[in-house]
Order: sequence, then structure tokens, then C-alpha cells
Amino acid sequence: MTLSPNTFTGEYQYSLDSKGRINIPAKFRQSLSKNNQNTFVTTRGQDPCIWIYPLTEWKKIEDELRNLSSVSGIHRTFVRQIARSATPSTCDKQGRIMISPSLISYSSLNREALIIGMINKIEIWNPDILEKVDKNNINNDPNEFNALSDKIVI
Amino acid sequence: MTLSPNTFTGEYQYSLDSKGRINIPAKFRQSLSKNNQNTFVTTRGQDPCIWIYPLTEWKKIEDELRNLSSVSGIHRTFVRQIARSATPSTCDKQGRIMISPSLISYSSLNREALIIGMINKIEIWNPDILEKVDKNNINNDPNEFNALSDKIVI
DNA sequence: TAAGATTATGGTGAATTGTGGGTAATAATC
DNA sequence: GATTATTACCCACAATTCACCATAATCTTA
Repeated sequence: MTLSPNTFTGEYQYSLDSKGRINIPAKFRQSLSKNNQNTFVTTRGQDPCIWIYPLTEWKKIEDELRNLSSVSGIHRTFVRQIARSATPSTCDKQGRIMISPSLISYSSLNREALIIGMINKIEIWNPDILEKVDKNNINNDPNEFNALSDKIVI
Repeated sequence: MTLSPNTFTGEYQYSLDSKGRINIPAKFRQSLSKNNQNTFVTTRGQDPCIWIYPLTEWKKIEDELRNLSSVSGIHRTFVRQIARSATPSTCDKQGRIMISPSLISYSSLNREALIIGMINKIEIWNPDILEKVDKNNINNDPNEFNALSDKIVI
């Protein structure tokens, strides 16, 4: 009944409580491998949402960032955007994590929160904003999409 | 007499019950290899239908999605579209799986459901909708079909 | 025709889950 | 050192989930 470890799929409508906590869906917690010590790293997404990585997955990203040369201005900006907002957060006994105020404001999160499994990470969205982004994406170049479908056999 | 493992062919008219469960045809269950643990992954089809993969087949897709870099916007959209609706579902003792409400509404499924073997996956259709889609396809450019002859020998 | 599989349908209850809030421990600030 | 703010832990509770059981109807095969 389980996918691979540290793999997340599915969509859940949960709520951010008054203390800035949000529940990690039970199914996501179950697929977390033990060596994560129930800890995630929250950071800014490339879209206006929050990205949440299992600790062990985040360490891989750290390594990749480490290898980007700071000679390039673009590289510096990229690393800074991701690194400055990255915060580790451990689940409490009820399975919730804390979201920092700056991430809440970056993602325009209110009470309702859409939690989406993105295979190696988790996204948290304000549902209204995701809807807008989705509509915009429909206008994307369909050829790019088809090119992807060629690469990936579904 | 069975085909290769995890290979599905044929067409069946089954029904979705009031709790959102649907029977997997016995022949399909028989061709499931043991390491699937009687589990499928349901997700949105590219057509307005539901796609159902044996767990082990889904893991291959999972791996391909995992290797797409989230630096690219189109990759993020692609992964999100597939992953957010993907749900693992294990057969109960009666051979049924659960279909999530969002997939039911995406595929406009009512009581009657057409189950189609698509070799490496299973499709579930609202029969009326498949009929319409079929009619539309008749008007397709026949050259597109001919172009396929480069890729496949029948 | 008889016997065995398979399918259709619904009910039950134990376990889990999401959520709210109180409280003590810890950290930060003055 | 005293006060305040922050965080993590605990308990509680309503609602949901989900695997299992039971049974009847239908189809297949011997």
C-alpha cells in the first residue's frame, strides 16, 4: 500500500492553525524513512508556494548548491533565494510542523492550505493562487509539454 | 490462459458503488504479479478518464518524474499535474479499489464504468464520454496514424 | 444441470486522523 | 535576574477512514 520511501503523491486540503502549525498528512509521514528523524526542511518554492523536503532529501540539494560557483551572479542569486529561507522543522507528536511567518507571507497563505505531493518534495499552496497559476499554465506552449511526454513514457 | 504479467487487455462494464469503490476484473487481478501486493496507483489520464497502474509499473514513472529538475517551470507543472492526483489503492478482499472523489469528478464517472485493458495500464471511462471522444477521433487526420507506422510494427 | 467462481451491494466497528487549546520548558530580551 | 515571547509536549474530541464480513445475484465451467 506504500510507494517508495520519501515519495509523496496526492492532494489534501488542510488548515494552518492560529499558531502557524500545519499537519503533514498521515500518509506522507508514513512514507518518511526513519533516518529523517521526523524532520523536514521548509523553504521558498520557485512558484509562490512553500516547498518541504525530508531532511535527507534536503541534504542532497545542499550538496548541489554547494557545487554552484559563486562567480556567476545568477548562481549567487539562486543560492541566496533558496538558502536564506530554509528552515528545519520537526513534527510534533501530532504530526504538525511550524511554518515561519516569512514563508507564510511569501506564499500568501491563509487558513486554508492545499498540500500537494510532488514526488521528492511537498508543496503548500494558497488554493486560490494555485488556481490562477494553473490557468496561466494552460496558455503555455503545448509543444514543450509534448516534448516532455516523448521523454517520459507514461 | 494468461498473458504476460502486468499486462491488461479487454473491455468490461462494471459499476462504481455508492462509496466510490470499483471492482477490478478478476482477469486483471490474476495477471498482477505478486510483488505488487495487490496494489494499484490511480491517477488522471491524459484523456478524461482514470488511469490505473500496477504499483511496480508506477514506480518506474515515479523514478522518471524524480529526475526532472524543478528549476524548469514546465517540469514543475508536469510533475504536479501527474503527482497531485496519484493515489495508491489496495484491493480489498472483494477485489475492489477506492477511487478518490476528485478522480470521479475529473472523469465524470457515474454508476456505469467501462474498464479497458491498455497493456501496461487500465483505463476507466464513463461510457458516454468515450463514445464522444471516439466520434471526434474519426475526424482526425489519417496521416497521423500513418506516421505511427515508423514507430511500431504490427 | 450442478457446482464453483465471480460480481454487486451494503453494513459495521475499530483504529486513525485532523484540529483546538492548555501548560510547562526553553529561549530571547531587557 | 526578571520578564516576556516562543516552542514543544500533552490531552481531548469529533469525524472520518478503511478493512473486513455477510449475502444475494450472476456468470462459467465441468
